[in-house]
Parts: sequence; structure tokens; C-alpha cells
Amino acid sequence: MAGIRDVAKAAGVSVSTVSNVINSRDQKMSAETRQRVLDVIETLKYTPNSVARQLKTGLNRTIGLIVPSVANPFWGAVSLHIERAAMKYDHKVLVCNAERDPALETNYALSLLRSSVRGVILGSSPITFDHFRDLAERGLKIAAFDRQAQGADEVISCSVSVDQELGGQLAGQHLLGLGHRQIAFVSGPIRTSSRLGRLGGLRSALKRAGLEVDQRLIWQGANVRGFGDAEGAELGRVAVRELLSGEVRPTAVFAVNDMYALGAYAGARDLGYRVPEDLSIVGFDNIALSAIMQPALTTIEQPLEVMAEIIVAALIGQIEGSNQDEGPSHVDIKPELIVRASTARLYA
Amino acid sequence: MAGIRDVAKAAGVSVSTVSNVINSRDQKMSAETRQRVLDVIETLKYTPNSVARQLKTGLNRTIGLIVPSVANPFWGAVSLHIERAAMKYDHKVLVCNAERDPALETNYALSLLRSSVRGVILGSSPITFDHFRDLAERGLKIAAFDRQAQGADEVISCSVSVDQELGGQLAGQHLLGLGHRQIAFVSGPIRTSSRLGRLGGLRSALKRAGLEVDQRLIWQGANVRGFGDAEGAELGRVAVRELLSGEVRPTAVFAVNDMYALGAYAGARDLGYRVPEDLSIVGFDNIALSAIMQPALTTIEQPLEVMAEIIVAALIGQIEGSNQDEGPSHVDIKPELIVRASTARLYA
DNA sequence: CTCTGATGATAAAACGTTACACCTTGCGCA
DNA sequence: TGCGCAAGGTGTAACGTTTTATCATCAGAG
Repeated sequence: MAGIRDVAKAAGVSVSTVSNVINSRDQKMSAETRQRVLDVIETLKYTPNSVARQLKTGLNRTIGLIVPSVANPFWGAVSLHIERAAMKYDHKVLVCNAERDPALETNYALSLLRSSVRGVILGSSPITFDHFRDLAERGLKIAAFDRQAQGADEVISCSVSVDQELGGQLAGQHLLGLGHRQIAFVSGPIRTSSRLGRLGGLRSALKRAGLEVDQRLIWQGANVRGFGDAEGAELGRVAVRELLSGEVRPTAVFAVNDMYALGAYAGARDLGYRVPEDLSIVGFDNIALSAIMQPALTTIEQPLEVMAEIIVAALIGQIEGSNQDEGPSHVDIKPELIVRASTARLYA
Repeated sequence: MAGIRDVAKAAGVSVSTVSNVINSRDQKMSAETRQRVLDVIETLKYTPNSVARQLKTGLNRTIGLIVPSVANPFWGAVSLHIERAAMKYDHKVLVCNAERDPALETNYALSLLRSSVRGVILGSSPITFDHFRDLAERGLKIAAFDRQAQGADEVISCSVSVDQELGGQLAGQHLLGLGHRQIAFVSGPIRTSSRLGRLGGLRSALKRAGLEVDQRLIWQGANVRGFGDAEGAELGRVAVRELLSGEVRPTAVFAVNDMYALGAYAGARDLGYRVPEDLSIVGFDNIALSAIMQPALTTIEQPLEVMAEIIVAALIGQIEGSNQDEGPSHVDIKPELIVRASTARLYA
């Protein structure tokens, strides 16, 4: 593999000049010198080694993205948007699947830090970020996606999220407005701030209507590794089967995300219930699939594209120190309810 | 940030010794020296800089994975398995979304090469790999996922794939066996070797039964960027609506992948057709969702886990030169038909 | 006593860039 | 004539590791 010195030698110039050429500091040399160097680069098939470059400059233009599970297309879409946003800043994205396992998460983060990645975006929204304190102290900037702004937290330097609580309220109000009173909440382990928030929103919508959530209608799935959502759809299916055969039968289900909602469809059908006639279902996320489903899913939208841009801009800002004086930036976005065909008025 | 010299100084040893400690060359120093160094590392929160390490050793333990679209959960699952397989070899995976755009693909590959990534796995299966020739000459090892072994090709150094043709045949035979004669093929632009192979398989199954594919039943969607499959489900929906209102009406549909198949369900229902009573549908991939769908989807399975292990092992072998003498390795896997509830006997 | 061979540790030269400081020219102008 | 300055270059010390060769020290063998 040809190095910068080989090019310099072949072109009869110094390495500095070659370096200037490849960094397009054009005014530093004559046009002909530049061209000569360029030609040599071409014939030698010289490819600048960015590892060396990185070592020298200290910045590596890569951010990490740690997601709970690419098995859920929602996170696929998130990675896509994050990647596109990063591209605008000429950054690359390293995607890691941590299945919500805190140990795996910190492992990944550590290995990223070692490769001198200076910032990571965290997709899971654990209730505590204590396991990241150490990394943060080592200088890693940590951004949280899907986690609301909350009391000062030294380890998280920026975050963006839909207002989970509001999302839950929208879902709850919609269902209440249709006459539903027996509303179930279906989720995997409720141990992330986003899940907690969504359930909290549902609760407060009910409370406002003078009702309480029936504990027996809160279905919380167990999990295999960490508390991932690899099998969200499968869990949703089981959940609804159990709920519909339980002692208090729900007339509506609020699923923690669209994959659980899709599973819920299957669960309802397994027992011969029709959606939405016999059971209304609302999801969360508005993944592409939710419009395709039959019936199309009523859900809460997360505007991924803008969220991705916000978090990437904030994180890169932090890393490059351009806005270090501004301190941490946390932004919450208003989610919207998308009414489709999976919810219907309750017949008395 | 503390460097290896700081540690050396604080521990009263030489940098070489520290280096030996962090590389666990244990027999090179006394137990107490080792412990002393370890303690200092802990208190100084020293993190070895792997960029520097990389520069020195030349190997960076990262492979690239270029997928057509994470919007399709199939590719999400592929990344997951590739990542797990790579982890066994202590390698990281850089996932890139190229939307089947050749220019984007080579861009990504080039930028990977610059960061001294020595191998990439390519998920799209373009008909020609000419646009990668240049990269291959620069020393990048290229592995193809989802592309069958074929005549010697200098640019691809290893590949793994399901036998696409056989997959198509299985689908075709199954449908023929159920009495179907009007079988449609639904796909995005048929410009990848996998799509070509699947269609070819269907063709040859029909031919064997003395039939021909009706050109009007081959539905080929246009596309927006590159010829991605971001909107596979949407295309499948439109496809089936058009086919069912066309001059020759299919009784069965073979979709190029499960996302198109899911779209096909929606298209059929849009026009009041029932699956499978009025229209049989078979997909390809066996994504997790296909078992959840109502009715559960009959499809062709791709054994992702073993495929991922094979390709990762082969690629890393090539990179580390341990099997360079063995030359390129190409392996084809027999796909299996998973019969579920979306296909039914044709009533005359 | 000297020689041999471990054992434990070290110094210094890379790896491929970048960037700072420093040279040459040639030219316009007081 | 001498000076300053711009344009076009160059030399070289880093960046933070790994690794090779080298060096003490000490135990036991001859």
C-alpha cells in the first residue's frame, strides 16, 4: 500500500505538499504542482490512511449509536435517520445492538471510546444512567434518544424525545372519547423511562376522567436477554390472549409500541375477536408498517427525522466544543395522535 | 486524557512494561509489577487509545456491512447476526445504508477503506460488481451476502447465499401443487442477482410443469432512490391492486420478499379479496413478522444465523490471510419452504 | 571464581499522517 | 540598492502505541 511519502517521492515534492494537496489547501501550492501530485495519487492508487490522520488530529468523525434491537423496524428507521443526519456533518455512525442489556451497552461504549469515538447516542432509555458515569468521566459525550429532559444529570449531555407522558395521554383520551373504560396497557418490562412515561400518561388521562387503571390490565411481559424487545410482536400476541381470557376483559389496548400492537392484532384474532369491533388497539411510534396493517393502526407518531437531526446536531456540537458553554441541551417534542382504523367506538 | 506514558511514570516503570500489561503478556513481568501497573491504570482511568494501536499493528478489527435498507426488518436481522458472529472474532461491525445506490455503496466502501477497514460485506446483490473493482485493487476484501457462487470473479473474495433459484422453484412447485396456474411475481426493479434468481426459479418450476410465466403477471415496481426497498410493503400493496384489476387475474402471488408479501395482503384486502381463499401469497426470507401476520405467511426461509457465521468467518479468514491460499470461498445454502396459512388449494 | 541462562525490565525506532516554523525566490517600491 | 512581502515550498517534531533488541541481575553449574 502506497503511503504519503511514496507519493511525495514520485511527484518530486515534499510530504507536506502532498498533505496540503489531499487536504485541499489549494492556495498553498501552484496549480501545476497540485495537478502533478493528483496524477501520482491516481496512478499509485494512494488512499490516505485516516487512522494515522485521526491519531494526529484527534478527531475521528464517528459517533456511536446503541440501539435496543434492530429487530424492531422502529430502530431500523431511527438508525437510518441518524445516519443521514450525521452524513450532513460528514460523520459516520457505528450501530450497535445492545438488547437493553446494561453490561452490553457499556461494553460497546467502552470499545467505542477506545477507538476514540467521542460521542454516543443511546437508544434505550434506562431509568438510571449510573452505569455510564464512568465512561462520561473518561470524556465520552452521551446523548439520549427517547428520554425526556429531566432534572440536571451530569452524565447525559444532551437528549431528545417525544413527550412520552403526553403521548400516553393522547392515546388514553382518544380511547376514553370512544367510550372505552377497560383499557389495558401491554408492554415488556416497564423499566425504561419511556415505558414508564407512556403508562404514566395513560394513568393521568384516566385520572382526569375520574377513573383508575385496573392493575390487572397492566400486562408486563418477561424477557429473555436484558429486557429487549426482540420479540415484541410475540409478547403482544400472548398478552392479548391472556387479557382477553382474564377476569377483567379489556375493550381496548394501548400497546407500548407498534410491534406489540401488531402482535395484539394476532392475539385478538387467535381468540376470534375482531379489531376494532371487539377490541380497539392503539400503538406508539408510527412505523411504516402501521399504515399497511389491516386494519391500519391508530398510533402515536414520533417525528424521527427531526428528532434525529436535533440529537446529532447537539451531540456533534458538544464534541466539537462549539457549544460547550451552552451546557447540556434537552429538547422534548410534541407527539401526535394518528387516528386510523384500529380503534372504534365502544358499543354498550 | 491519560496516556501510556503517564501510567508508566506514575507506576515507576517503562512504557514497554505498561504495554505488556495491557496486552496481558503476563509472563513478561512479575506479579507485583503487574498489579502496581493495574492499580495505576485504574486510578488514572487510563483507556488505551486503539487508534494509535491500530496504526502500529495495522489491523483494526472492524468490518463494514453495507445493506440496502434497514427499513426492511430482514436487513435488521442480518445486521444483528453478522454483528454477533463478528463479536466472536472480536470484531466490530460498521453498518451502512446504501439503498442499493451504487455510488453510495462505493462511497461508503471508500470511506471504510480509508479508515483502514480491510473487509466489507455487501448486502445488495448487484448484477455486476465492476464499481467495486477499484476498491478491490486497493486491497479491500469484498464479501457478498445474498449472492450465489458463480463464475470466477476477481473482485468478490467470498460469498454466501441461499440458492435463490431453488427458493423460487420451491415457491413455484408449492403453488402449482395447490392447483394454481395464474401465478404472479411481485418485485421492485429486477436488477439484482437475487431477484433475478428467484424469478428464474419460478420460471423453471412452471416450465417443468409445461407452463410459461405470463409476462403480464410479472409486476416490477419503480423506485425512488437507487432501487431500494424502503417501501417494499407499499409497492406490494399497489402491485396486487393493479394485478387483481388487470386483464389476467392471478390466483396466487409470489412476492420477492416478506415485506412485499405483507403489502400484498393489504392490496388484496383493499379490493375485498380474502387471503388465502381468493388469493394465495408466498413470500421470501421468513422474517419474524411473517409468523405473526394474519394469516401467517407461507415463505421461503433463509437461515440467517448460519449464513452470517459463514460469511464472517470467510471474510475474516481472507483478511488475516490465514486462508489466502485456499482462494475465494463461495457457499450456497439450501433454502426451505415454510408452509403456513397464506396459501390454499385453488377451487376450480 | 567465571560462565550460562533465565527472568524482568528498558530504550528507541517505527506506524502514516499533520502542522508549525522555517526557508527560498522574485518582485515592487522607497 | 536595500527592504519587505507574498507565493510556493520544505523539514521535522509530534500523535500514542507496539515491538525488537538490549541490558541488568541473580541462581546455579562447572
